[in-house]
Amino acid sequence: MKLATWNINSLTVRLPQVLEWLSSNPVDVLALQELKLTDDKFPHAAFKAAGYESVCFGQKTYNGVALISRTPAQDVVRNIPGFDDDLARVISGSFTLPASAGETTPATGGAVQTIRVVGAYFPNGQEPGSDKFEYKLAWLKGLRDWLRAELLVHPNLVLMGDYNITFDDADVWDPVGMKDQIHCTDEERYELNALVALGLVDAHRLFPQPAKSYSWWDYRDFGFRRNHGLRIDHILVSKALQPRVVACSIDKLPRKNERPSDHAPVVVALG
DNA sequence: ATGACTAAACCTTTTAGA
Repeated sequence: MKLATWNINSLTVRLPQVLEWLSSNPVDVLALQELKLTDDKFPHAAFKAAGYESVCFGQKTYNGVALISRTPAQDVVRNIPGFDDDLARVISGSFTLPASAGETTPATGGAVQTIRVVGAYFPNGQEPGSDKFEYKLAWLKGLRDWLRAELLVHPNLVLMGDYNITFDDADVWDPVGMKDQIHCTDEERYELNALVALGLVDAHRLFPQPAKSYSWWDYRDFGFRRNHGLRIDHILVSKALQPRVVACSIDKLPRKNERPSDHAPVVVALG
């Protein structure tokens, strides 16, 4: 089973690239961020024609998230219950999890397991000290409080999306120049680690990865060509799922397209 | 360099992204 996340920076512009990517990368669930369109404009039919179900939570101009999947999402929830938010940033759904190889023990009794997928577009935060930064920290706290309870209900949980936070200097092309800047502040990293402390693990770092692995590159100044990037798109899996994670990678190929998103997809494989 | 590039909307200029 494969899951992926991709901030596509306008689905209106990037739909052909998403469909092309899916045809080469037939994942089971793809979480999209920054749709930048309203629900009435969401191209359900185009995904259906490609063999995918879709649920969306759109918004005009900004934000907007969706889950694209082989089987229909169940028990879909939009945004963070308990955290009042005007912006469309989170969409969650449950999917059937195939039994792993050799898993025929009475423990599962052959029963179908489900996996809870939370797709999220974390706030950017703009600048430390700004109102948007305070909103980011409040949002992160709201997410954490909600996820703590969610993990009790859904032990098989994946939180993936555009986090807009780096874990540490290894995720930053210029850690000196970006010290204490947005995506790199102690406050943001505290919240990211607090999410991990709920019982999640960064799938990327479970495996050897190329040096200077990033998921976003600035459009300006030949950012991609010079690998001036940040790793801010993450897939965190719950402890219960961790033994099943067999691979995690960033697919830089779509960033080489003619009109690319500034983000690359991140893919995780579960055995 | 309060810059660069991209997308959307209040569209020849501003807002936001990261």
